[in-house]
Amino acid sequence: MTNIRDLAKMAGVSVTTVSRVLNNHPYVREEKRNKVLSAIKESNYQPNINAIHLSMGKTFLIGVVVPFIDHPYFSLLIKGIAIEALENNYKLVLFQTNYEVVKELEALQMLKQKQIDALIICSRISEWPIIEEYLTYGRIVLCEDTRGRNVSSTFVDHYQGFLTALEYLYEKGHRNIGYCIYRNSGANSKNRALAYEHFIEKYQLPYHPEYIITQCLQFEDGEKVLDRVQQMSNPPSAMLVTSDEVAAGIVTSAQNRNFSIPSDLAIIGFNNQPIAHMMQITTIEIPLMEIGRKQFLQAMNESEIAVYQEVPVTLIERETV
Amino acid sequence: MTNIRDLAKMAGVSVTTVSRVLNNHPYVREEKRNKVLSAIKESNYQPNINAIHLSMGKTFLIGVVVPFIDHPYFSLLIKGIAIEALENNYKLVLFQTNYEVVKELEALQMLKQKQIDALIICSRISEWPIIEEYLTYGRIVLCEDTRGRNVSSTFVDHYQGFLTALEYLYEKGHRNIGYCIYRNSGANSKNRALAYEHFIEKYQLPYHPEYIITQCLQFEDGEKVLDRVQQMSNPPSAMLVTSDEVAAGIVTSAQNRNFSIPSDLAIIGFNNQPIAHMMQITTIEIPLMEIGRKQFLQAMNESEIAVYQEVPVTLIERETV
DNA sequence: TTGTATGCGTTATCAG
DNA sequence: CTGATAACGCATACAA
Repeated sequence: MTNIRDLAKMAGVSVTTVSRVLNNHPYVREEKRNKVLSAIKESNYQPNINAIHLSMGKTFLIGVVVPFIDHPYFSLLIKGIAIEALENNYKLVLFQTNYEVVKELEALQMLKQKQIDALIICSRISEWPIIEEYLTYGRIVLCEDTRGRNVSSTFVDHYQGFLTALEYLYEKGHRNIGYCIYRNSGANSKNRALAYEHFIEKYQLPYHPEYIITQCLQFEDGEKVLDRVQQMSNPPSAMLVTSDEVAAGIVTSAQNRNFSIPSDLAIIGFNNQPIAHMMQITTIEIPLMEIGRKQFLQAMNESEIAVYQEVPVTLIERETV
Repeated sequence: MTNIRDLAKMAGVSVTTVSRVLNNHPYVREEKRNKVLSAIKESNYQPNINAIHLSMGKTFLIGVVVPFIDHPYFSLLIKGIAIEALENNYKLVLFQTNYEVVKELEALQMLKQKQIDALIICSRISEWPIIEEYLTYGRIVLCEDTRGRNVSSTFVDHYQGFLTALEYLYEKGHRNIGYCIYRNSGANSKNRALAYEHFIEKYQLPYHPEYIITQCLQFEDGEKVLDRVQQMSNPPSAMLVTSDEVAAGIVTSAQNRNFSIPSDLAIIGFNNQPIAHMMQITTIEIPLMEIGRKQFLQAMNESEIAVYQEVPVTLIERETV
């Protein structure tokens, strides 16, 4: 493999000059530039990435932390990040945490060791002090509202999203509304819970703790939800379901057991995944790919001050309400 | 950041010795080894990956080519690869091709430029001569039967898988059997087509070209399939559906239009994804995560001779036949 | 506008 | 067993 030293010899210039034309720096006489250019062509030169990385002190690697790589929600996010990364000559390092803190720490550790230039955490588990400690080692981008903290983020206004959905259901006459979610400890989940509380308070509705069902992540969890609902003596008439996957599972399960959606139970999904369109599930659209792209761009941003990007959500009316 | 030179000074030894203990090389007096070890602890030393990469001439990066990052089939494969990669200190570079040859060439190009150490192509588009040309630059691992060629692969016996499914349907009395698939140009698709032909020949069944429906990839494509089937004057009584996603779409669509599965149309899906379990879809199980892991291990294998790993498939009887 | 010299942090060679 | 020292390939401060 030829290197810049070889090129320099071939073109009769110094390595510096070669480096300059390679990186489009100014101050190179056109004539020499051309000589270098043709030497590059002739030799089929390929720069050595590792050398560049060492010299620049950067890895051009970006870490991406997700709980589950193969969940549609996160794979869409990853897709957005990957597209933007490739365009910017960055590569991805995928971390799947299964929501185990240690796994997230491994990623953080890699940031500290400069094994990655930045870290995108799509669903945070660690406490804030931990995140802030590692912030000194490199950029971290989150997927939740971080305003007030010096961490960039692209996030959805989950409070507003939830409220929109709840109000919509209220308008449609629903008074017993529940929701299912994966975990209730995350920042986004807390915003949703808050919206739910405020909503209940606003309309003076009774609070049924059993209306909140956790651990709902995948299609097959829909069945579990329906089990629970059917066992209740006073079941909700409507539910927000924080993933279209789960919503689809509920709809499917319902069909299997002659339970009618929306008359027995109205449903609003989240994300507007293809499956929601297909099954005519009313949903709150979240532009995941776009969020992924934005997150990557934020991770690249060299500036010291954090940037907060809020992306809007939209209610898409279909047939499950 | 302290480096090995600093460590050397702290421990009162040479950098070579430090390097030796760092890499567990023999021939280091226990006493010196301990000194180095404690220097490492004391300084919170973290090796510089870029320097290691440059020095070793390796990137510890592995490319993964998939047509669609967010398709369950490929995201499961990716998951398997990612898990094994992380365990071996390798990072992933994801390439999404959308089945465009240029995109695959970009990945191949990165192999040539030594920007990645190896490349796993989960669904090949380029012709063999191209692949073989790039093989000289680094290891390439495929996901199709490559026996007879000097390329490692982990693959499913799609011929047998298809045949198993077809024979099962035949036993159940079906004589008009079709199938849907994404593209018919891939190596795996060709094996499936071959099995189909042999099956038809064996039982002297009529060949209906319209029974073969292509471009079926996602959940929502199930609807299209059903449209087509319902428009046929002489529709098939059963179909193989090469992705549980699509099969699920068909089942869902069928429910929407009072079309009965399996009495109007029997269905066998592929992969045994969670959705198949949930919707009680009879399917051919393909252990995707395991395939991903095996692929990674093959990509690591330094040996010159190719390794071929065939993974078995299993028919899982459920309720769509 | 150009070139020299140095640094980046390791690993590997080879002489002791 | 140990340690100089030379790669590895590139970027860049500084000098000219």
